Amino acid sequence: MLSIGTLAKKTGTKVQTIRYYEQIGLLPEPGRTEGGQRRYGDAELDRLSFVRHARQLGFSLDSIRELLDLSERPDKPCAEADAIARRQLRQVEQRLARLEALRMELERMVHECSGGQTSDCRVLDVLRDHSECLTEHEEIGA
Amino acid sequence: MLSIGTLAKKTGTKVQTIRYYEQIGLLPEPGRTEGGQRRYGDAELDRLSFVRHARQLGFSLDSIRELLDLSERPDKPCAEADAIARRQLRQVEQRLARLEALRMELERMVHECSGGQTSDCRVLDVLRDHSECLTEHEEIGA
DNA sequence: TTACATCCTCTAGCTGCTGTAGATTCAAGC
DNA sequence: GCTTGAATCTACAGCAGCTAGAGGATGTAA
Repeated sequence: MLSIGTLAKKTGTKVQTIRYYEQIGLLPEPGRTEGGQRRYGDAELDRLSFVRHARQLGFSLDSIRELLDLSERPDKPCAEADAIARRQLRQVEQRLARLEALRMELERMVHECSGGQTSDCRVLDVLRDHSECLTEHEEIGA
Repeated sequence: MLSIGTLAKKTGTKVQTIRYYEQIGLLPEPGRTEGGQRRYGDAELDRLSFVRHARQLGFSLDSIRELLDLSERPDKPCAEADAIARRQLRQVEQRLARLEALRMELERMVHECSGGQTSDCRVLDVLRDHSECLTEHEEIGA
């Protein structure tokens, strides 16, 4: 039986994060010692590893919830899990495209900067005037 | 003089977001009508456009605060603004690299999925077992 | 004047955690 | 058995960067 701290180390998770996952129902309530401390077995270790790995791949907690449900029904067709992964892939591809546009714009800003005074800083110019941009990059965020 | 709604439309910002920016000190408190409604002039329009554009390029609100300060001191050397932009560029490049690794992993998961039953779903397999991954992708998030 | 769109303040919520405070429990060494 | 110090407990607050809603006041056009 593992303490929460040991489980945390084994999965590369913070202790508080494990308690948070329990709180939102992503992990089941574990058994407790007489004194009230959580004790975990292998099933919980596997489940938390799954969650962490999916998080590293950028899945949202909601998607992970779905994937966990699916992984507990081995008889179901795989199409749903596949659809979730494809959705995630599409999101990642969109973010990549947006980020690439941002990268180009930032690189241009930085390269055009002559290193003079703020009054003719290209960085500030471009920020002031969107029409100087080559790309659209309308979306904010990651 | 513009109402907050008109300013919002012109800059592609939500009304609440403008009030939020004012609250955190990113925009100055504007003048008001007798009845207490906000009224904006061209200076505020420019400033908000600057903020929105920088947000679209992924700058944090803190970075934007710095950039705004700099843009109000035309005599200062441009190096600081340049440094902020370079920092942002580096962050974008790092995120791009991480995302590209994720994209490859997701693509592999999805392509290996045979469309059978959940019990032999490659998507779920890979999530269960990190050792199946080709890349490391240790970092979570954007 | 009368609608009704827009505005006001205030508060709470979102995602996915992270950090703190103050009290309790566990495990190892003596 | 006792002490000590690390680990754990609960509860709550906070982060970024907004977004949404309630409940009421204001502005404007017909």
